[in-house]
Amino acid sequence: MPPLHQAPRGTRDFYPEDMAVRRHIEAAWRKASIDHGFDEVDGPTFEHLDLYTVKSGEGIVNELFSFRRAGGESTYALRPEFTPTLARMVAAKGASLPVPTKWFAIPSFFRAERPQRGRLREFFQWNVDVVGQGGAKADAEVIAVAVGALERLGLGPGDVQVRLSHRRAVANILARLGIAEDRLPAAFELLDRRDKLEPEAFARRSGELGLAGDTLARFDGLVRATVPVSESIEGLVRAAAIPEADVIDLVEMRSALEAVGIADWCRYDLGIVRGLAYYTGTVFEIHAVGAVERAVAGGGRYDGLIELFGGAPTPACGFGMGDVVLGLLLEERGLLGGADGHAGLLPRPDVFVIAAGSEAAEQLLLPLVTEFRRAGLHARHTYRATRNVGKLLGEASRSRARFAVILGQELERPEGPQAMVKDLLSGAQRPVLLASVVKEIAATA
RNA sequence: GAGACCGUAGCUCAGUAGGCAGAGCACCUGAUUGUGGUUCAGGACGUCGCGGGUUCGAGCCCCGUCGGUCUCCCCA
Repeated sequence: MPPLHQAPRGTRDFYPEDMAVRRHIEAAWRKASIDHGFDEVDGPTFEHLDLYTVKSGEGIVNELFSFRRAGGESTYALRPEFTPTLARMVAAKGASLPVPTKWFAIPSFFRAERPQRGRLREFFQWNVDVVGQGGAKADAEVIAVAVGALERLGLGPGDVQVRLSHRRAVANILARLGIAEDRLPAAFELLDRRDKLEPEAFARRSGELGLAGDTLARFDGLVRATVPVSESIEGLVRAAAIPEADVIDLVEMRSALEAVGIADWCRYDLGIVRGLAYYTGTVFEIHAVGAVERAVAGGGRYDGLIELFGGAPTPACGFGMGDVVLGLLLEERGLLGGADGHAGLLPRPDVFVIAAGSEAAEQLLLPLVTEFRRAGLHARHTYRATRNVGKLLGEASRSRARFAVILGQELERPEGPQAMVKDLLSGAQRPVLLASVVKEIAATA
């Protein structure tokens, strides 16, 4: 026998129950997107390699699966993210797109990283973007879609939290504290690593940026404090002697978030900056409350990016949410199926048809199943030939079907052939004329 | 890319000093000639991740390799 093959490192096989989980998550993403007025798009699974070096530089190449066709000239890469494709698609359509353009996608992505918890080499990620529209309302709209999907999956403000900040507000504060403009990127990077650094290391690196003494204390206090959006961010910055005007963008976000009813999911957190250089305004991450897990989602405003890919200057805002971390969170909270486990997410048959032994019953089995299917019902049947109705009903029960239809003795009734219809929830059963079984079950199921 | 731990039945795992590879659950059959998750009896189930080495003998020790988990790097 040839040896068994293994799936490549960091990839997953989706057996039926895994697939049911994946579809469950995707369905929530898709439903939330569509309800919020977004249209679904997709692009190729691989792109020209240089599409990815435009934004991220040559360093990105090590993180990609790239390849060249045998004998070919072009180098391609499996897509590691959607934004370059989106920017390319937007730039290609130019001014013919509506304003705003609201798109979402649920593609698979590939990254040549070492897999670890919450992080694989192939994964699915929901991307939602509003293109062509600036302002706090668009930012809040994008966050509301993310929250809508999480809510649909059974999570609440007690489970997950949107941590919200704003690049411009943080830049204003940093400038106010005396950080030179050319040091801003380094300051953002330091902020992003805040939680990973020891306090001493954080203080030392802050010092390298020109912060010391009282200024450092103000900086430290600001980036470590978080405030519910419903409370006063103005108070927080005033306490650090920062003019309220510096954080006007965050103040505007409050009313936008309140208007779409998700303010109670959100906290201001000035330590959230996102590592990426291209964010220009609102930035946010969604985290499980009290978990050390990596972010469930992250995104923000990137007004310069479409232009970077050759389009007209276009404001845009979006986020990505991966299936891996989200799946871990839902699993941990018991939100992936009830008592049946993941099997609870599989489609339930409307009817399970069994033939109890006789030749006549077996002859009728497939035609009846076919009739059920033509009526639009999810019908399954036994493949076994036995008179043991107990076994067959056990099979019907394990299939989680709503009804069992037994073809057997009742076919011989003088008033005409009948089937026994059993309600598998209540256990009640009654004979029904064979000719009207499909109609009756279709009316109930 | 660097380091640590792990890999035994479909699943969860035990396996002592190197000496016949085990348990529970799940599965199949029967008790039960037509009534479902219970009970009882029986049954099937293994390249011990893979390859090599040491040994009279390896699930166990050694080397390598593949995969998983975790930390670092990175995180679009």
